[in-house]
Amino acid sequence: MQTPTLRDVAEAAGVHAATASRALNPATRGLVNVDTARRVIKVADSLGYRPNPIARGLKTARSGTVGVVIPDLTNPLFPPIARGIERGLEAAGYSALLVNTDNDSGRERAQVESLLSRQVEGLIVATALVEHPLLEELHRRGVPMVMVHRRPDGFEVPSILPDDAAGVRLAVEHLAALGHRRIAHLAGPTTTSTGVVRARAFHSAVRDLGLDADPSLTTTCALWSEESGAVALRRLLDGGADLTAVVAGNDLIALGCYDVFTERGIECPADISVVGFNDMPFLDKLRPPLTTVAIPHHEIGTEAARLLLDAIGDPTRPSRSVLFPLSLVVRGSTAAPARG
Amino acid sequence: MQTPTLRDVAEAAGVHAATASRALNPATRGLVNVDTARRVIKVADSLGYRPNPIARGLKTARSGTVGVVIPDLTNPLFPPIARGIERGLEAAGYSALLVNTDNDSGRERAQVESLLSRQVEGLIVATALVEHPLLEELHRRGVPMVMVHRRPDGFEVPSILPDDAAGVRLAVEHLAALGHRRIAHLAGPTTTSTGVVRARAFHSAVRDLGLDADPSLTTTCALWSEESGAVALRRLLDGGADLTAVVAGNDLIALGCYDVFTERGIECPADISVVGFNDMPFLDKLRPPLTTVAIPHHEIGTEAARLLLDAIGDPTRPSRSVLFPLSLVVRGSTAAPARG
DNA sequence: CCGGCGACTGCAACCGAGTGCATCCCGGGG
DNA sequence: CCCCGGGATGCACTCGGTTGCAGTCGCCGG
Repeated sequence: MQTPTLRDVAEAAGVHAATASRALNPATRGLVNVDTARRVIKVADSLGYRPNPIARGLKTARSGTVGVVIPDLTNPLFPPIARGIERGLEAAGYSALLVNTDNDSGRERAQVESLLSRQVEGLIVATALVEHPLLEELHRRGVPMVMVHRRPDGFEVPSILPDDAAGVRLAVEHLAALGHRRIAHLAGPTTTSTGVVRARAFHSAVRDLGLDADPSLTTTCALWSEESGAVALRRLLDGGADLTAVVAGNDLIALGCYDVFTERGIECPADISVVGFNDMPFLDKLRPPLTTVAIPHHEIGTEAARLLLDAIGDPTRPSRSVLFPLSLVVRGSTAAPARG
Repeated sequence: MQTPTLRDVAEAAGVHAATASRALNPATRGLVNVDTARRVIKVADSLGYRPNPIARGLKTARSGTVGVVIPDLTNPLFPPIARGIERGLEAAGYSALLVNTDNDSGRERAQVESLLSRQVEGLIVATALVEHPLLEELHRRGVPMVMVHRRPDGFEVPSILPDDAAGVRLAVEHLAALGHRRIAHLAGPTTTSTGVVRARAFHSAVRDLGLDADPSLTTTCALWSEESGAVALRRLLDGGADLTAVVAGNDLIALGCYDVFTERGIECPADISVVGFNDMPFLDKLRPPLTTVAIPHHEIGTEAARLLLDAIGDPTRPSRSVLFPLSLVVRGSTAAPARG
């Protein structure tokens, strides 16, 4: 026999399907006699009964799934978040439907439609793109959602993001403690909120700590990539910038610095120290291992799941956002400057 | 109004719901008058009608989703496969439900049950674990499935896996062409099929090319990890093995070699060349960049999707397995040996 | 002894789409 | 002129569970 249905259970227990349904559902179990309920439950799992979520969903308009929209699963940032989300959902019996958008807004729209038509009850969106339109529309349609790593502007959505500003400050403080005074910043693209926030945090940290706040020590990368990082550092160096340390917008940009170091025979950390951001995997395998700011991706994921479940449970609940503390992972790419 | 239903469309088009259903479904469209069909279709998309897959699934027992079982999404091997799978599915209108098992067979069982209860039509299993029982049971239950990166023994399931033997041969040939004759192999654990296959391939390649087939040049790692790799290489070196190159069971093991090189002041590639396996991300950032065998993960994913769709379409079709050709990515960790 | 209340349980109508079968209508052939 | 055939469409039931409502029964108080 195929998987038994509710009616099979009911029949085997000698009750009506409706009663069996109520007995099996903890929320309605109170409506049926304790003994009957017990009997039904026993029969149910002796038969190996598993309720069919499809059928249940048809009536209740609930599917037990949420959609997770990710720009690029191969970006090492996202898998830990995805796992965190799964973990956060599973306790509530929900599961996650993951989709990739490849940062293409057409694909994103299509994927989201597909999720919605599959009756996901909510969305966790981890996009870096600055495209409001789709998100805003979904928000208006009343689709419960949570944003990860990005706060939408213009409308209220619960979001959960790393405390980038505090992270940058940790990096700068670390370098300052080592004795660095002329610290450069290779900022991420200004088209991303992260890039802007980190750059701003860098400047105020430098100012607060009384370090040399020389505008010629800052430049912006066109992309979050190694090439852009290398280009940016070359630009600084060729401009004659006098620096002993670099705070990179993220790890990839820091990796670009490594390329320039090799190119020009610069020793790291002896000549220049570098701090990255994100703590990608395998950073400890580099020569030298990269000091970086670690983001608790997994926790961010579980928290996102929690927020979404809350929003699904009570759509009127005011949107609440969470800022996650970061930590500095000190490795071999930072040391005291060689010269004063 | 919420998303329109089939009945809304039917009413708006002035026909019965059944007719609308037939008109909208390409397979049954021939049963209805061409003009009626056209009209229904026009009304449907002017209303923005999207069939509800839940309802459809209830009747047809088809959900348009397949389950993808992955041991660990944070292992960089899997995300590209997952993307490939999604790509392969989307053309057919299917989507993927991803789950992590964390290599825990209890979790795996629970996750698979959850997938099954969500009416997935098939499973793509990318597990390294050697636990037949669950898989065999599913196979008996007639659940369509495809295995990735592993061939089950004992029963017939379509599987799709990289041609490890050919990959190892490429590596050995590359080293031989550079002039190496005493090549070591740090094999992966013998508990994994991959470990065994690669080791066997290594030996036959060495023999076929007439290189020094010294058994003291081979050893086995306890795990697929850097630590195990380092331990293994130390064992070889301490045993006085005379070698000029290493073929590592995978990239992590190769990374372990790097640690030993630093430890003992060995220059790579001047003193010893190393070849990895898998082409993990960011290998090109290492010092020196690691030469490795690349696996076309994405293609493997799309192919897995295709096989599964085939199996779903025709469950009686004999199981067919695919071996994927690999390629060698030559970087800086291999060079001609310093001495003969 | 009867009315009534409350605890259980059964009935039946859904949810939204798919589908076997009956029906209807129209044209053509006998 | 009638009947037959077949294309087009509608009816009604089904998938598996949920749920409002109604009915049953036992028990208590008046």
